Amino acid sequence: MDSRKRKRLEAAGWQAGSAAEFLGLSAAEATVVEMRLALSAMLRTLRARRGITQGAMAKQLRSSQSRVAKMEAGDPAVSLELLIRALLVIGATRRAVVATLAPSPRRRRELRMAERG
Amino acid sequence: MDSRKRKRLEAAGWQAGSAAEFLGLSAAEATVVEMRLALSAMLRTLRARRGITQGAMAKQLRSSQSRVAKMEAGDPAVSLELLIRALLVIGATRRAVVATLAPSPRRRRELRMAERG
DNA sequence: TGCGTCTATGCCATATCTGACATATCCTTC
DNA sequence: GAAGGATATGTCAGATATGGCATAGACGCA
Repeated sequence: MDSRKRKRLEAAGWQAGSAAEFLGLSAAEATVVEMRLALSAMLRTLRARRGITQGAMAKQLRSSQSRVAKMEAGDPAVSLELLIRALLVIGATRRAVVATLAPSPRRRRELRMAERG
Repeated sequence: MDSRKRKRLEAAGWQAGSAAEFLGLSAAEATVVEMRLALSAMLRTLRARRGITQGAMAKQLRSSQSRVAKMEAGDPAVSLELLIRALLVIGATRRAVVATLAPSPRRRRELRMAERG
């Protein structure tokens, strides 16, 4: 299995809530995956709100429809950088992008629980 | 957002000291550069606080001393992703990393001024 | 001064990311 | 269920990022 596909599986596994350790993801890597997924969800939401197609958005970004689809899918073959640039280009504020990167309420709860043991 | 306000915001984006316009950077790209620089500064600060060398840090990251130097230099050849991973690996909290990505107080002031016109 | 340690810079082979294209799948609407 | 638009998936060549290495500079100390 090539490494790209393996990474996609790992991403999917994490998304589904599987244990990061089992998949060999470090805490740092897992956090990056979470961030990627949060950004991609935001991208999809924002595009929907704007009422434009992936193709139209791709044009704004000087990218392609397929890449936009991958961005929204949280594909590991899309960098955080591209996701952030895309969000900013379609009008998200820096503040909103940053807020998206913060741990989700759900995640914050989990961390609190873990701290208490 | 009306177009006058937008233009004022854009104008503020290129205020004093920003080489972005000169270099032909879009607002989105300029923001990404700001983020990269903020992360690299944080990395240097945190490493200093830990009192470890670039070489030691590189080992933790399974990277090389030269790459750590580039990270801390804000070199464009270093991705946001690597910077974020690095910070998390050496012990920065996700919350702290995210806070670093937010506009600086100085930058927030500029944006506020621009909004008022 | 010379020596050791840390950091900066340049280079390279390889790995990963990118836009673009082709094609497949999903959803309406008729 | 055919047609058409939107979205998803696969692939590829070229661009960019990466780790590693070599080496140069910076700084302190004997």
